[in-house]
Amino acid sequence: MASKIDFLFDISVDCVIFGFDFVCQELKILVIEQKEKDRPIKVQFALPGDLIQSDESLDDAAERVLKELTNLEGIYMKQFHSFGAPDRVKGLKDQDWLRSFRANPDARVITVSYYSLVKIEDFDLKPSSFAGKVMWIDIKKVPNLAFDHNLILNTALETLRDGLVNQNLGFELLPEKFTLGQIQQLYEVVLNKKLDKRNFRKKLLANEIVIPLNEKQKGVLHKPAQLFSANSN
Amino acid sequence: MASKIDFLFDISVDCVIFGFDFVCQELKILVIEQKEKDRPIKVQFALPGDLIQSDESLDDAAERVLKELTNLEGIYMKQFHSFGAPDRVKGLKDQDWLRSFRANPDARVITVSYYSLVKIEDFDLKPSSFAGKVMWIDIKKVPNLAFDHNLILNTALETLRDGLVNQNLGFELLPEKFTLGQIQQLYEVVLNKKLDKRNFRKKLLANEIVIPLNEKQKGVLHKPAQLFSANSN
DNA sequence: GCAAAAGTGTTTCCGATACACCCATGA
DNA sequence: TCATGGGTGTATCGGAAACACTTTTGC
Repeated sequence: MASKIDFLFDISVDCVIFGFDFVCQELKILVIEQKEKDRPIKVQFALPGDLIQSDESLDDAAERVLKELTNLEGIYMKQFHSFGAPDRVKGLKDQDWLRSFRANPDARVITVSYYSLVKIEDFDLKPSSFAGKVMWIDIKKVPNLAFDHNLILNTALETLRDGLVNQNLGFELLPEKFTLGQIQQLYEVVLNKKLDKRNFRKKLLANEIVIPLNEKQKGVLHKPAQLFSANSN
Repeated sequence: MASKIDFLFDISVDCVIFGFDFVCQELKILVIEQKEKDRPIKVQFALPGDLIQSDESLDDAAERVLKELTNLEGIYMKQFHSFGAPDRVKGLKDQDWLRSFRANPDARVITVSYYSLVKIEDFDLKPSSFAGKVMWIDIKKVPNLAFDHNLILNTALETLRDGLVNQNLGFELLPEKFTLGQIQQLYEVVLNKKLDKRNFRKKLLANEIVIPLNEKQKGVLHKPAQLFSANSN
């Protein structure tokens, strides 16, 4: 039986974790350093991802990867596309790394990709089991990534924008409490354009996308804002 | 090296081919009969799909499956979701079939799913290499399918509807020549609601979704309609 | 001449946009 | 008192929806 198989596939999940930094007002993504065991000089960045394990679903695998890197659970992640070009892990730049980390470095790897949007302050990054460092990088300064990860990232960004404008969004993607000003900043950075404050607020309230809490912002040096949370109905 | 692997994955593509039957005005899907080699009595239906081969991309695999079943090429198919629940091929009803067709019947199978929308008349169905018969069944009369194929189908249908209303559609999905009435029928059946003729035409023309041809319908027992084709720009 | 679908305009409604000033707070 | 972002209303525009009759053909 097994002799009928003359090639192997690995299956992975890759996660595009968009993080919004409310302080710098920047959209960032979470990347890991791919450091080779014995030659820690050559460093390259990659999206967090891992092979899926024998008994976990795709969604579970994505959640596990996120938790291993950030210790955060319960973040909603959405599957958006699978990538499987035959040569997607065959680049010279990627082979060394594969050889030191994978049982089958020559196997084709099909990856199922997920994205999420989170508030950077919520995160406590920690080195993962399978990578050197974990870090946020500004979406505008993304270097060449491993494998086809730049393609995956761009596809994720389109999907995220589409979600925001068509409000299919996954408001699960948002932090639990926020001011409308913060959300507007988020929209403006992700969509890369300025929005009108009054219209923005009207729309979110009219569509009951957010619900007001009995709580106000504190410790800010201006009029404290009403806090809202996402309406999950 | 290989000893690190204690489980196997197979990767497949599954195709949800929606076919619109302009005569009966019905939306159908293409299914294959899963007939076991030695016990041709127990018959079950499944979406067309196949394991992907060592050197083909996911898109190529989907195209190959479609061609093997229908001999049609160049139909646009869109990837929409991947399914990988650990038990998705473990049902009793599915194991017999797997045992007679797969090198690794116990392997988990991750499937990358595609959908497309075609005109039924364009098709010349033929028995495939990996199935008994190929046939169209009415979307309203879909039986229990193999594996998790009912789930895949439902997800595809939602995606198709979403595509039509947001006109992200893949008008690549449509036949080469059509009347506006036919397209409207198609929309009505897929969306399962009645649309206003004048508004429908206005919208398609205003958005330059279709372009008129110098040609009219023939042999119909009413006023012949202008023919259009999709605007691919 | 009749059955059957094609083709055509206008009005109404609603959501999207544009736009400028006062308010509450901490320093 | 001032700097900072929070908070608010109205008029206009444009696309979506509602709506009914005439036209062309084959029989």
